[in-house]
Amino acid sequence: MGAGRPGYDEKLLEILRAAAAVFAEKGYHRASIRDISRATGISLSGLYYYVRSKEELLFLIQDHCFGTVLDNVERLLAGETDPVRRFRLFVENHVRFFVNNMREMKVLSHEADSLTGEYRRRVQAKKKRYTDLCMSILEELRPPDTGIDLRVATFALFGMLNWIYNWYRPGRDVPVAELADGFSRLFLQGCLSPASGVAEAMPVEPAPSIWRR
Amino acid sequence: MGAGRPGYDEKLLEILRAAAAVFAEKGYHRASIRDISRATGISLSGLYYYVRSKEELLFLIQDHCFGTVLDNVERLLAGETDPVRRFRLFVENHVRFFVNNMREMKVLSHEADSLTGEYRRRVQAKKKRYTDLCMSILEELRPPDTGIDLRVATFALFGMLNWIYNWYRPGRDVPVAELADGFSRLFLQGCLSPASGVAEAMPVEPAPSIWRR
Amino acid sequence: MGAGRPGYDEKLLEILRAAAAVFAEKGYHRASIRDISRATGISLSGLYYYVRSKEELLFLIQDHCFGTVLDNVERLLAGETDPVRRFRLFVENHVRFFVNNMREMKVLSHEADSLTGEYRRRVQAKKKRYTDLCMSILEELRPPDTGIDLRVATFALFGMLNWIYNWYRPGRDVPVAELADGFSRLFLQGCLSPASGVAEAMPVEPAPSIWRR
Amino acid sequence: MGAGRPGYDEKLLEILRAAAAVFAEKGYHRASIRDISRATGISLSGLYYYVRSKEELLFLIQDHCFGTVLDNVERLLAGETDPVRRFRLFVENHVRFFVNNMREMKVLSHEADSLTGEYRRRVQAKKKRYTDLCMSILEELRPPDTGIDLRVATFALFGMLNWIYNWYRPGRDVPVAELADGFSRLFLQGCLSPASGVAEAMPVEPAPSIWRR
DNA sequence: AATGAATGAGGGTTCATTCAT
DNA sequence: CATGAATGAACCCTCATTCAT
Repeated sequence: MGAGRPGYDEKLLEILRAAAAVFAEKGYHRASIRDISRATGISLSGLYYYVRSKEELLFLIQDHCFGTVLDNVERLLAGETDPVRRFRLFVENHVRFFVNNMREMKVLSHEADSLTGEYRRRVQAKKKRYTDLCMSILEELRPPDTGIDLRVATFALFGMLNWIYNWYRPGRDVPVAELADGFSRLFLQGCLSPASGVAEAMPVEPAPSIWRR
Repeated sequence: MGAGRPGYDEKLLEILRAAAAVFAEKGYHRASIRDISRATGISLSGLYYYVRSKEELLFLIQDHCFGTVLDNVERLLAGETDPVRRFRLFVENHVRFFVNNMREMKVLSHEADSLTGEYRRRVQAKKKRYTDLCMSILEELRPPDTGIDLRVATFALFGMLNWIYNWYRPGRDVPVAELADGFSRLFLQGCLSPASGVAEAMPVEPAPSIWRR
Repeated sequence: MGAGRPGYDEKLLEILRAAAAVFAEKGYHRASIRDISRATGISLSGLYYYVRSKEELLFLIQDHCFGTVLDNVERLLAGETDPVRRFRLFVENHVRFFVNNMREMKVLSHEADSLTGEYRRRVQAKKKRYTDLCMSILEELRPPDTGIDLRVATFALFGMLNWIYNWYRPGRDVPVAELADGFSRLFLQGCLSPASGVAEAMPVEPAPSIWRR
Repeated sequence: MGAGRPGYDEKLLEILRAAAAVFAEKGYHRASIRDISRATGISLSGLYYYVRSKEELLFLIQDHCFGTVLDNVERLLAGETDPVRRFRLFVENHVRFFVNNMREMKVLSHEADSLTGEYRRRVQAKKKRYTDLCMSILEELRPPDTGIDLRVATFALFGMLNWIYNWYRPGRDVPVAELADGFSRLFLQGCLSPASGVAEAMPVEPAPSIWRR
């Protein structure tokens, strides 16, 4: 409560922030607790006062990220009923958080499988809630005759959005607003435009293993 | 090509295949050379006859994957000049390889940053060639007034395509042809349809850090 | 002795009791001060108000145990001069304390070597006093011609008595009185009976190392 | 088979021997793998080529010890049917092994509870076989009217025998043959002599907790 | 062409202990 | 009196890699 010394929670948040940066930089498994000790200035064993294990560190980051994104999108969508506007809000919330917290979001996307047991279950529950929300928005949106599978459309959208950390460089690429705008228009037009003859099917060959001789 | 005993190259390919499976399963850093030794039946030290280091193993996999995909797409596009058909061929080649070699492609997508030095440079060169090819196809395709940034569009497409390994389950989801078709139509219509008023901009708020209190 | 709040000494005794239980359960070295903190409900650092170190904790337990047993046996033997009765009293005191304080006595027997320096010296001094007392009792008792070495007899007795914690389960095995009685008779008859021819020596072979091939 | 370089098994035995010495000296939990590395001259990680874990090291020692003692006593008793001679052989085998392998036997006695899971189960199985054998020998031996409980007698014997490592110093104490002889006579006479009036019961007081004030 | 044996470096984690408050 | 926060040292163990054979 005091403005002065940081409390337990503030210190934990600081650790999580630093850990997220380290995990984003080197990947969860390559990162060592010693790296995080260095990044925070807290001694190796001191970290264990705040956190039970390295895995809990990852869990807390992922849980906090998903929690924030979920809370925010649910607050944003609260009064809105127009499907298109709901879609726009969803995309913009996602993109904004991604760009403003790229390191954390990279950890979220990249280390989805690095958790185990109860930790994994809890994060996946939040992830499912988020995915279901997205799918329900798309469902209201979609005209019945587009011929694009809902699941395919949903994950196409997530793919677009989550790939950001692989290429987007703030300052050099288009600003966030434009990015969200671009994604939204691309996806909306892609789903809502009448199917043009321009995209008729082409023969798909067998596609052998990469390792064939 | 050899008749009787498998030659050096065949054995190497076998190792790469097994290693790709192990890397896909556990991730590059968590996987140990011992895991690969177990998976191949070759002794720990025996592997070093075929491969200089664990990193070279990853390099060979990524290089081989990119090489194959690149070779194939270049062969496919060889005679084709129609922009839309070129686009379709590109997407279909990518999707087919992804679905038919999901483990390897996961390693390709997921462990992009795990290589260092010369290895990294060589893989990134191939990756750039592939990205440039895709961008040039999109450039021919794009009508000038869509208002979607080319780089954004390109990576939106790659995001859609590369995210596959995170959700697609062969047998349970739509078949490959339909998948490629869905992606193509979504993207083409998204880029080529006249900008509808449906997607006008919305105010984007500042989006604070995930860690704010 | 104080009425209301428990005093320093009472709290210390409580700590020692809890610590003895923990040490008996997990062994001195495997037990952690945190275990004792948990067992007492006193905070980790709070324990250090009562005790200088983990080793002092062990020392206090051992010293208190030996002190009590010694005091008691000396009080019991005070007026008694008959050798056999003195022996019986010694054994019964020992057995009773063992069975009624098995956890503590296990720590006493098992962690004899875990103390160092001054702590060790002080406990060993008490142990020697106790051993000497036992030996002197046996000496008065022993008929000169039995042919059993006094030191051997003494430690045979201690072995019998101290091994209790390895097998005795109160409630399931014979009651304490019977236990003490059994030990006493076994040992007394063993020492005092005229040597029967029944136990003539047998050839003892060299007995090589366990590890020979 | 070759006389020259030591094979895998010989090296393992050497490690076990050294580890037994270290465990006997410092106790299992206080001993570190580094201590064993130092004692053997094998690098820390090198030890893990021979042994899966520190616990396996303890298991192998205990299993080997019990195995050897069991094998030997069973071979010794093979042709013998006279109860008294069987008893003598049992005691002598036990004592001889104890004195000739004091370090190992101390580990056997002292670290009985340090194993867990399957390791523990397997050692306890051998221990039970050994205890049962002893008990069956005593049963044949015991005259029906002595009034000493069989279980008490058995563990009194084991106590005497297993306590050796706490006091016996080869060279300074009586030689092994005499030691075994002393134990045998003490126990045999103790069990077989007619109950003398000398050891009539005495009142056993309640014996409060060590910690009472 | 292949392996058994070995190692240095580093991994995550626990520990007894301290000290300002 | 009692504690929350912090630490250095040590723990067991795994790793990629080497080298004589």
